[in-house]
Amino acid sequence: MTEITVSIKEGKAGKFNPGITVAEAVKSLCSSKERKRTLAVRQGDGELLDLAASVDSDMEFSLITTDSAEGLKILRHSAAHVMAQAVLELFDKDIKVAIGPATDDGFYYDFDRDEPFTPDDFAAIEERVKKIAGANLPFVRTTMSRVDARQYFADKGQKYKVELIDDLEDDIFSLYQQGDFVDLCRGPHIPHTGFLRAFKLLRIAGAYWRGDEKNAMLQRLYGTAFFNPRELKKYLHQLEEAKKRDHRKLGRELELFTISDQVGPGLILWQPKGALVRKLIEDYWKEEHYRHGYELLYTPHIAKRELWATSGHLDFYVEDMFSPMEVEGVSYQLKPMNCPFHIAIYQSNKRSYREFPIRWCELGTVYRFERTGALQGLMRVRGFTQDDAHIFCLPDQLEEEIFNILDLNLHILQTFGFTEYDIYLSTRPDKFVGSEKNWQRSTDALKMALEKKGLAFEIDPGEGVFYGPKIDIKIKDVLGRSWQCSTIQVDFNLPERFAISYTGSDGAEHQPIMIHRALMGSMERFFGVLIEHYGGAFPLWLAPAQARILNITDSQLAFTDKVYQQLRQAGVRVEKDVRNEKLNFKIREAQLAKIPFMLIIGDKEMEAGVVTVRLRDGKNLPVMTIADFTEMVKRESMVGLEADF
RNA sequence: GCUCACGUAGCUCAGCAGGUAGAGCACUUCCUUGGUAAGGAAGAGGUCACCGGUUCAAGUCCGGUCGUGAGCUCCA
Repeated sequence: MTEITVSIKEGKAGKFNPGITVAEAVKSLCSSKERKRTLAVRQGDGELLDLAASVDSDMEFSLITTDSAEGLKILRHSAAHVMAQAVLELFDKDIKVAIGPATDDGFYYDFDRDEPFTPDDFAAIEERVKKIAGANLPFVRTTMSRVDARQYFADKGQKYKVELIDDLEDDIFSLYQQGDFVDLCRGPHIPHTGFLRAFKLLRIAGAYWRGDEKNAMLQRLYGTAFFNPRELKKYLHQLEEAKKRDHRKLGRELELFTISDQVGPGLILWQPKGALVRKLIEDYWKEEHYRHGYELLYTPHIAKRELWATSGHLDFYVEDMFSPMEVEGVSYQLKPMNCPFHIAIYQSNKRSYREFPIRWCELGTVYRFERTGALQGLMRVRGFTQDDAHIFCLPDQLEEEIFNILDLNLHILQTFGFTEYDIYLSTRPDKFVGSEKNWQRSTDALKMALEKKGLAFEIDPGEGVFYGPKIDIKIKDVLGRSWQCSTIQVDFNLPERFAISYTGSDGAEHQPIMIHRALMGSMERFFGVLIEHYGGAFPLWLAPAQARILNITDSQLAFTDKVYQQLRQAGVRVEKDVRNEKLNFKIREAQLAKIPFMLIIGDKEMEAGVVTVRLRDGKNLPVMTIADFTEMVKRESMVGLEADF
């Protein structure tokens, strides 16, 4: 028998007899510490192997260990299997199982069972999972031919598995078994269930089989797993922290916005404090756009239905639009987008190539009929204000304009403290308008601009809008959750439909290219993200109240009022709390309101004509005069400055 | 829209073998004028989301509607 060489990337190599298992090779080549942490290996060509796999020819591999992201994913995938085993054992071994993959922060498994799972079942399932984990059951891999595998699952009544097999191209299928539970699965898996030392069922939800709403609704159980209980605890703690930052909770507590049943779902009422923050954001936004060569527009909320027919919205977007209304026998409809209005303004004059690029922006409020189940706080609403803009340009200006947009986009996002993004370039969908040549040209322009800007991005095939390709930027908040706000879309549909043109240098009429873009996305969603990002403690430049004056007793009332007036005059956003309450109580309330500065005024301050400044983290600044305080607020509330207060 | 859960004072929640509602905070009034995260007392506030059914009797059981949440689908 010829020996084979097995080597570990960046490690030792050795000669073995063919048929040796990965586990044996690892045992021989690695320290016992390494061996204990190893779950699976990655072959030179990228394929993953279980420890139990046999090695028949020369191979180089790298270890996948419990401290890697990949290792965690394997654990969670295995946890899904264990959970399925537990569910079948506990309830009914004939429950049909669908799929059970790992996700970014855990895993799920979909079940088809007539009776609904209830949260009360969680404890029992968790206990059974623990029991299975404690039994150290090995994950055993076997393979079957297509025919055998199909027959095997058909015999067990597992119709979803049969469907999966029918849809896959493979000739050989692998099955994994632990205990009595057998699942169709590519693997790899943890060597045995004992690795599953920290497991938690998180929630239950419905999910369509294969994500298609025409299919059966299955019951999806979500859970998460870690290699040790400490990490699980940390994760659960993070979930708690995220809950505390929930914009719906903070929005209520800080009186930023409210949603009223009698007004309607998905319609946002901005309370004074939220409205003030919005105003600050909008002022900043307008200034930046002015600086970057944009002109501001205002357009109405409704338009004749005919306009939406011309624009194509009635063909492609009706389901997202509110129903039409009759006005003097003419049908009007609420706008779901601003673009047709901007085009109408374009058409108000004859245009020349010399005007290009035309950059028009608008904080335009649109209404979209979102399905009830999709609504969520500020993140998903039915009426929202987009920070919209449309750029009309020449074909050879396209790339530069996109580059400029990206530039402005990142600049604005950075101002709010967002420095990490996930960027996607979405290409032509199945249903599309325009020529393939145009699609190709604009997709290339988007790509070039991204590359020139040095931005890493992923291609999202087929996810473009029907009228053109787009760039989506998802921002990550402090907790690492991502939210889609920015979108940049090239459009050759609308210029065509409205037959807009410009006179070129050749004296002939040509069609301009149009770019749609929103940077913050919508004021509502962006505000929601901001609230969660800052945990409600807005930086000084955005804080609805920058300071609150707290007097100690009534004897300082006159002085307090004088300070209040003086600061207001100087443009400091200040409020006063002169209620007959103890200082402790007032401080507590100001702190909970997350106000950056508390100005404490007692007899000492009154006599010296100064204020004591307390920060929202509990620290005190040195006593200062009103003028000094004003000066400090001005200095520290520069746009985009995240002060340390 | 679909699945599951939930819907009690402005807010957070308790109530339950079905007998016609309770706490804390907030609010109002009074006492207290107190230096760095809750001083005290009294009062007011609810057709228990809405509609219908079962029952001698429903916040409590059943059905429907509306709304909210977690997801699915979809998206700024």
